[in-house]
Amino acid sequence: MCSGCYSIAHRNQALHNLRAQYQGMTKAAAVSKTKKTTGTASGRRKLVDIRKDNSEQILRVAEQVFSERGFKGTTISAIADAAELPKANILYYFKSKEGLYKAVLVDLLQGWMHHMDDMTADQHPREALRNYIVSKIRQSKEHPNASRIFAAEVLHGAPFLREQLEGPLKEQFERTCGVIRSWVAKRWMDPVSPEHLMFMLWSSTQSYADFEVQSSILLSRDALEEADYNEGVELITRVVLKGCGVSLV
Amino acid sequence: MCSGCYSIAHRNQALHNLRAQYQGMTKAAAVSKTKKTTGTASGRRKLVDIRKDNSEQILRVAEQVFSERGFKGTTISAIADAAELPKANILYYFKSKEGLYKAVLVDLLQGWMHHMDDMTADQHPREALRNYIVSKIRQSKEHPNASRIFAAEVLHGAPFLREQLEGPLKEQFERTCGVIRSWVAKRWMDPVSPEHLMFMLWSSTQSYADFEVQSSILLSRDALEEADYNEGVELITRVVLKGCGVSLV
DNA sequence: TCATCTATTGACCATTTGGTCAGAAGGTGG
DNA sequence: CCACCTTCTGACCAAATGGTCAATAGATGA
Repeated sequence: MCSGCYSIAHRNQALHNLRAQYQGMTKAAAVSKTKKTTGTASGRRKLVDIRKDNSEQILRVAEQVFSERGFKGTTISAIADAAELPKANILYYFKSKEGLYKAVLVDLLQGWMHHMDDMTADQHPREALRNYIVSKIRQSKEHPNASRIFAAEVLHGAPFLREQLEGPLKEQFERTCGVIRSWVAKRWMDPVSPEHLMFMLWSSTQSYADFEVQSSILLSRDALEEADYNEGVELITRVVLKGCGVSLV
Repeated sequence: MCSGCYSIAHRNQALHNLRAQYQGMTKAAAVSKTKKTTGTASGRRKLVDIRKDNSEQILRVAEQVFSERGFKGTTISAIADAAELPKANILYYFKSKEGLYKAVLVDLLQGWMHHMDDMTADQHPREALRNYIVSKIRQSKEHPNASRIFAAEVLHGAPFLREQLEGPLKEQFERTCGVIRSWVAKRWMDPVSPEHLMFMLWSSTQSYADFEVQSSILLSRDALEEADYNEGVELITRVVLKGCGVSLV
């Protein structure tokens, strides 16, 4: 299984280049940005730092606002206000609203696909599935906005993400399905459909981010709490492992 | 368990009244609309029919457009074009874009909550859960747009649906959790968290509507096919029943 | 038929919003 | 210190859009 082409480092580089194309930056800046110059200068700030800091600040704020209001519902002014920068400055760093949105998408897709390759054929599904569920729920808890933007994007036909889904994600998906199939072949689990099992894992774990509002209302909370996520992990792990006939030794 | 107040008939009436308040209609029309006058007159169309037909036409089209583009992304013009009516006419029937959206929401919430009360304490979870999963997946297949609008609404904090979630849905949810708890008490299934089991059922079945684009790409299809939904039912039913320790006799 | 109510619609408007631009301010390297 | 980048920003603008309105056409019921 050639997974070399999908090493984190390699993927990061690809995503970085992709992102650069959505940002408005000079060639010099595009180059210097790859240097890891994270100095928090106090007096005279370096141009390199200014660009880095502001870009990241804008991306952070944009993720928040996009997740709350969706692409169309988000105004550049809203992002500008939240980032405490003038609107024109946002458009100086990112050529357009669409460019900013795509940059946010590319950033978060990285996190979204991150844990799938942790499942390998040599692991026992007991640990592999458990770890995957834990990772996904943790991500729902710690990066709910990323999950929500992703969900909204897919919900509306993935106009900006189609390519990514058809390429990298699909390949990773098929690799992971292969892993599951190998577990089945080894009689480590029942012969279930790997594809639909993945759908079930994704949806049930992501719902703790995407539908948090609904869940917390139904559980009579202001927001989901640590214990709720743990119960989610517990329930999903139990049902999936036992339901797939994975020995719980 | 007093479920009388939640009979379909009663709930329909409540939803009908709620919907009337979002529409622009005269008192006379509001009354006459309750009469079931579905005549497809050929010569001189009755006012009652005109209003009914146009309202329903607009709601149907609006559901489609809202699901594709979201609330903010939808323009009244787009709905007007799709419904082949002038924009001003849409606003004659529904006072505002928000009013139309709420009317669509109220309509679809009905379908969304519909099947939960089919699970009762006297049934065995084997049949009850299986039927519920079948119903939910069928709904994902036959009314994907309703599901997507609902998902997008919750995703963005349920600004228009909060009340409905806190009221009717929550009560129904708690009733259903009670049913599951009674199954556990009878040793018909393992002691799992009813709340989180419901979350799992909802998310895994709804994903066949909400994430259809993603699923179909990953399955190398243009769109999900009959067989895919069936495999989904099969996988979810199997995993949930076995995973909850429900005897499959 | 006629007075009255309802339905239809083109023209219009105020606001919002994504995006541009010129010029000022600040950093860089020699 | 200077010539040259890069960054910053207020002022603008054109297009899109939700919503209004007055006038016309059609339906109703006595």
